Amino acid sequence: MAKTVREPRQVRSIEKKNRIIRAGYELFSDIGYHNANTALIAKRAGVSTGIVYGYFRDKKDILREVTAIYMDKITQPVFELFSELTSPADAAASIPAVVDIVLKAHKENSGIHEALHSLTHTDPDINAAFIKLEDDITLKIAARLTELGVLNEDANEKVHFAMDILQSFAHEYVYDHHEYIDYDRLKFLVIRTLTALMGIPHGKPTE
Amino acid sequence: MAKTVREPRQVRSIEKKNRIIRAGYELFSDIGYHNANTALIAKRAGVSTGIVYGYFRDKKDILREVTAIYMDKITQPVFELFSELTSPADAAASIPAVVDIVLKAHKENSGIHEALHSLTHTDPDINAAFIKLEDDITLKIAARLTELGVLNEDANEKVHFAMDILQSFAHEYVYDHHEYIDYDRLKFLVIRTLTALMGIPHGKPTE
Amino acid sequence: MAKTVREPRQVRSIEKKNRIIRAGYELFSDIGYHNANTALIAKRAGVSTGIVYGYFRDKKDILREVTAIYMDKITQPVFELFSELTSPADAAASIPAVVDIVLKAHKENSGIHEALHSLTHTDPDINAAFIKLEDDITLKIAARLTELGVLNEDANEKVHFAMDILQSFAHEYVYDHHEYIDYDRLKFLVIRTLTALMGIPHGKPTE
Amino acid sequence: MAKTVREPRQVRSIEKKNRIIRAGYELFSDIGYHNANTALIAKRAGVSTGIVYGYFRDKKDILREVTAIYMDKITQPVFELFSELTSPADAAASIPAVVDIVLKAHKENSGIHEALHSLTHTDPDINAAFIKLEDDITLKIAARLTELGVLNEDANEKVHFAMDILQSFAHEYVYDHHEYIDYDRLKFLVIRTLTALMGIPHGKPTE
DNA sequence: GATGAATGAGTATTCATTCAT
DNA sequence: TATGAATGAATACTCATTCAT
Repeated sequence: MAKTVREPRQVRSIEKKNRIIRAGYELFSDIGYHNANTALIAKRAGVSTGIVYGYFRDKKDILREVTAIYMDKITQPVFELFSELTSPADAAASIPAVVDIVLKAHKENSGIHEALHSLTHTDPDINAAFIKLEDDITLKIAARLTELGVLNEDANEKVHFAMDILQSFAHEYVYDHHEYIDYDRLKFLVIRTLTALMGIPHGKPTE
Repeated sequence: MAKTVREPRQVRSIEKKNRIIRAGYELFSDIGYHNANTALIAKRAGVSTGIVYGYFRDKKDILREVTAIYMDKITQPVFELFSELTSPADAAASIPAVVDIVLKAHKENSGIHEALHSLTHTDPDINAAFIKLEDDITLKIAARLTELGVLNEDANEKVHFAMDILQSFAHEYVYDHHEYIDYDRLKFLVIRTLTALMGIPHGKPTE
Repeated sequence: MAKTVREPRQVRSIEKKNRIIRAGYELFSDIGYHNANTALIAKRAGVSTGIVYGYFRDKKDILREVTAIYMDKITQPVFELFSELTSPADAAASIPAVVDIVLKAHKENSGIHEALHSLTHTDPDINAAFIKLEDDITLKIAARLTELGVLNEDANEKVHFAMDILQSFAHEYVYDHHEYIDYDRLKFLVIRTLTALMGIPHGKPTE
Repeated sequence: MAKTVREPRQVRSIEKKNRIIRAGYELFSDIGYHNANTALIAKRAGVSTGIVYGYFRDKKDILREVTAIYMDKITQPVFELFSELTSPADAAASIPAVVDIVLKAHKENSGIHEALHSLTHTDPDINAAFIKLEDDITLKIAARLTELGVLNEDANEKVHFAMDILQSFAHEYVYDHHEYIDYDRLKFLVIRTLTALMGIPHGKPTE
């Protein structure tokens, strides 16, 4: 007898499933995946512990859905901004805005980001989700910037690299705090670097 | 009634303590800290479970020593390279070598790196160790490059940023694999960017 | 994240909680608190080890409830008898009955008494419970006997002393067995002494 | 191969064995039998953990010797006092002194007394030792008082009862502290009661 | 005799998952 | 569908005792 997980069609059921996902999101954010036990999730969602297994195969299944939501929250604002660009000049001018958007997204989702990121090593699913996230962002934006004529060579590599830089900076900005760093200066360097990156021509470093 | 942990002085004892650390290192690398239980560590080290607590206060204590070793493995080769530089030209020319060194260190310690990094969120000690690691690297290298006349302004910010870029790239290179990325091209971009970063003058991006 | 302990409202749950308490009572009686492990308690109660922690915070919590029950078993019959007294003559005549009641209570609860008593030294909670037990008995009975006009001076001291004597005798009677002692004679001495004690006037021994 | 426990004949060995016993005595007094582990005992005695098992079969064996010493400390002063009595008047007058001696012995050995007493339930050996202690005291003193003409009937019962009363009072005095008790008054009652006890004639309480 | 490192059985507690109602 | 009581496997740590040196 294969275990059956209800696919809720009733409105009330869908609402209940969402409550569980939201509870998971909040708890994972606050105390991390391992410290958030299913009883706690059910309680916060206002449902019984048993019914959780009516909507989700197991605890990891909740994590999967939470991850999907997180991924959306992160990508949407960036995609939105890029879809509004209409010229190469626009693109160049928008870099500071992109930096701010990414920074904001990190600040608002720092808890869940950390929780998910820390599972990357032990959980192949989560790892795959993060890789897919990067794929989506990179390919979409690279295509858009190529379309706009901003990039013509190494577009994927440049966008991917830019994304790495931004993530790294955002992480630094939100979590770590080194006293000897002037974060405004660092932000300036990031913007300069990203700007330059978009214009680096093809060639070997020794050239 | 303070718990006493043997500080091994005998050669055989030191050897045994090291076996336990090595077993911890390997297990944490392979399956992560949480999945590696003390019985497993003892078994892999070829000792009894009891004696583990003769050398370590608790499981976390093993982690601490493993972390220390990891930190050393990561920093030593970089410090070595920088201590050998004698001129600004040297420094510029050494960037590809630095990239290779960091890449190599990541490749060789990928498992433990991930295991430790994933504890950063939940474990303040490990988090502090990572922050300290970054502090050490940044300040030492920034001082060295200032001394050599390579950098004169925003030295800490530039070096810290460069370090972030390198880590990010190494991580990408070792763990993720995006089919659409040409990693040689990406490496070229990284080197170019680092080279440029060392020469960015003070100023605002809007200037 | 306060640990939650079910407060059972369902009849079946209450019954189950009581089964666990009873199992604890019996096991502590038979083999003492330290030798009675939670698995054994669960097994004797016919439940899983896990559910024990659904009803009790920890092992000590079971002990607490067992102690409370023991205290009740000991005090109730004594209080009952004293509440039925109506005259000083009644009180004097009831002394043999009191002795028999205390003896009976000790016989029936000898195991748990010893188990609990042996924890008095190392466990402040249990110690406090025993002290409170003595307080309750002494103060209530002293008040009653004063009210009846049996005692008018040093009431607390006399009652407390009487209680000590009775406990001591009951202990002797139940646990120890010295061949050279005629326990009927000893019982006679105890009764005589208690009777006299109730009539000792104020004064110094040298008077 | 029967396990061999060395019976030390050398002066140095005897001295070492005594150091272990003393260490056990102190530790059992301070933190109780169960909290005093063999490593701690060896450390305090200034010997290795291994050699402890050269002189004692097991941990309980140390306890046995510690108990013997305790028994001596308790009985000696009482025996001494009684051996000095020469007349019935002497005996009557000495009651306050006996009370003080017992009180003093309890005060000075309260730690070990509690530690040993709490083992009475779970450890038959200790229990037997306590019973034997009572036997010795009762029989010796009863014989002496009969010899002196102080007691002629129910001597064993009377002395045993007196001993119980004294122990009970000493325990009360040293460990418990009830605010509502005037301990000087209680002491007076004890002395009065003991004095009376020595003179109670044979008979039934109903007579 | 003496050392102290090594052994390994023993135990309270948690929590994802199931199931009787 | 829903409940929440029940399950039981899993795990860090202690300590009396042994044994190689």
